[in-house]
Amino acid sequence: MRKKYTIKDIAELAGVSKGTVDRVIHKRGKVSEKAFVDVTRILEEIDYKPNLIARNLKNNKVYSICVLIPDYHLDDYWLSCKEGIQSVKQEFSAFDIEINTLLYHSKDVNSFLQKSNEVLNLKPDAVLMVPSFQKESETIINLLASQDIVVSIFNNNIPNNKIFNFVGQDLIKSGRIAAKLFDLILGNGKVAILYIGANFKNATYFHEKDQGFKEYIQQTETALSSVTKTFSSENLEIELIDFLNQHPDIKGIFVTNSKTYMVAELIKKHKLKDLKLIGYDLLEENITYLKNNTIQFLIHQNAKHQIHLGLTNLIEHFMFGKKTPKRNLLPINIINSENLSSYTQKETIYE
Amino acid sequence: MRKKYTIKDIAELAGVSKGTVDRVIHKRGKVSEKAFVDVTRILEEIDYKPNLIARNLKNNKVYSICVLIPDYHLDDYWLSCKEGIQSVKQEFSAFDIEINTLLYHSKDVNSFLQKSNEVLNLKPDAVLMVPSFQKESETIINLLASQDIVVSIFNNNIPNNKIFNFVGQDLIKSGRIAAKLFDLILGNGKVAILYIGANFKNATYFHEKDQGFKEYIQQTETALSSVTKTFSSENLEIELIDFLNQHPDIKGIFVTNSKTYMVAELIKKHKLKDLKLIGYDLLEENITYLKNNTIQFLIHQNAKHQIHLGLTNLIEHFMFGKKTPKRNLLPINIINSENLSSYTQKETIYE
DNA sequence: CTAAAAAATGTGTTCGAGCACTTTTAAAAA
DNA sequence: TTTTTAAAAGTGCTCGAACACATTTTTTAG
Repeated sequence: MRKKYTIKDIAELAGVSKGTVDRVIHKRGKVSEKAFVDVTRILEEIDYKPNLIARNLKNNKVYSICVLIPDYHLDDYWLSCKEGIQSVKQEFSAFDIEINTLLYHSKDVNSFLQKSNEVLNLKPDAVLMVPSFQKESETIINLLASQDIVVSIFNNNIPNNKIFNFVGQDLIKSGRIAAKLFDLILGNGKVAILYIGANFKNATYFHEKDQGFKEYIQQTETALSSVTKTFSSENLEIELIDFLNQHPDIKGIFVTNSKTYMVAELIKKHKLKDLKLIGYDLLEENITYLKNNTIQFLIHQNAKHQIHLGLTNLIEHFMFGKKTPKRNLLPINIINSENLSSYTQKETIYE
Repeated sequence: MRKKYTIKDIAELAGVSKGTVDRVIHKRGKVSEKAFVDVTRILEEIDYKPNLIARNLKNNKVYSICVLIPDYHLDDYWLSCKEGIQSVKQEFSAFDIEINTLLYHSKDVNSFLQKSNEVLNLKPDAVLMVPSFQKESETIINLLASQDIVVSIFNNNIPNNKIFNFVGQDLIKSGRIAAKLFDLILGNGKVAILYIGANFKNATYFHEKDQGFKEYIQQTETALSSVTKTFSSENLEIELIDFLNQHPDIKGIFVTNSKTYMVAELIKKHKLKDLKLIGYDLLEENITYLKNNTIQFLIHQNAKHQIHLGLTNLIEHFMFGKKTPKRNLLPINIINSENLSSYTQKETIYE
């Protein structure tokens, strides 16, 4: 049985007091060179790991974390974040953690700035945010960092070396995966890559997925081809039907965000039977169309998992001094009607 | 800021001493009815959660866990378990956890029984095992339970109410998923459901996956059909080629275990170009054939994740008294050449 | 009504790390 | 050599829960 060494053990081994060991460990100085060398040698020899439980017992501070994300009342995609936060709260309910959630309007820069300011006023120990607006996010992140507030981001990445941790998916790969799936189920033919929503220039994810899709076509021997198009959600029906009429060779549609159900609805309505559809995220509406085979595959971005990991990374950093990677790239889950339930079922079959 | 109540706080609120509060919390008796009611009311009112850190500091016992699994030197499928154990050890290196791994020969009952006895002699606090042999496993589980050793299992389930926790996948669903994938990429035609190895009667997973596949065919309007066949690994080449010659209408092969690469090898060798292949697990050899498109999909059983979750469930139960579900059914991951890397990459890009 | 027994309640120590504080030792100045 | 000062080392308290043990209160028996 491997013995667990304590500071006291080390002190005895080195023939000094635990105070000296403590000073060596924390490099507080006021230690003779001999003592420093002796203690350091022993620390290395036994591979000393401090008892994090005892350490944390002493530092019994309430850690506060702010979560800054798009309002999930306005876009169902963010709804799963609510669950994610809830499950983290539950998981760490026995610890002194305080999580405040602030919601901004994902299309409104001013709302984002306003909520960011609220975060600043709350002076939390850490912030986990979705940096929807690149430029403004950078400003906020720098401001937070200057106040020694740890900042993590998730969902989409922005380059900034002050960011503690990023959780998300590789979106170029994500696009490639969609292409591969079309390749497998179509074999050949044209696929329309769609963006649905307002202001596609802000939606960096769209460009990356589009790029990934095309990359696959170029780099493999596939007989697939693609055409990229953006639509507003308001006029989708007229514009899309018109577009499809102009491109009768389109055999598949790749919707680059969670609005996939809007296209599925039209496929059903206009009886476009031979159109294969692949999109994103397990929204209720998407799931319905997945189950009735209007959608062939959904790619699961798992916002719940993302926010969960982002939060646990922060908490375990504060509570246990655990090392955290700069980036967590999550697996890209392929979902069809059959493995869907294995992702959505609750894990809580206690007895 | 939500205040964290301690036993001392509760004692003051109830007008008793912390000893009395302690007796109420742990139902140690020797408390007057009045005190019991008062303290219980306050505990409920403030939703008292004990500080697990402090609790664990006191109970500074080294918890020992035995892992009893098939020898990963003999079957690559179990290799990822080694990594899983390693990562748990790393994750909890600052805590007093001792994990002993015992490997048995997965085809040899006597080896299983022998190693089980070794586990009994080690008198651990808990055991996490793969119950390869149903009857013998039951005996061992009962024996362990009678000595107050907590037993969890993973990979395959066996019915026994003494089991603390099971981690695995729903194998019937797993078979359905394979059927769905063939449905999407083939549209119609016959699929051969294969078992490769010795003694398929012991391999309950095979029957469940087979059942799931057939269930899908029956319950949906698919034009797929299936034929089930078992092979020994030794004579696979002769027998399989012979079998395929007898069934020229077979357009897909579903290998129900990680031996998928053996079929892929034959497909390559005999240039059976139009045969679609779906199998299990991310072994090196399978990955090679997935990347060169001989295998269309792999279903990821994620033994590493399974053993990881099984172990953390046990540890967090012991260390933090965390509630654990009776069953953890893990998501069934669909892997193709494109999303593969998102599952296999290491999460350790520290900076 | 008192003594003994039983029940109820209170007190104080432990766990390991961290840090403030005190004491000891060594070096420098008088 | 003695005094002063700084450096080095040691001591002891804290965190919250758990539990052994001590003390007080209540009940029961004589």
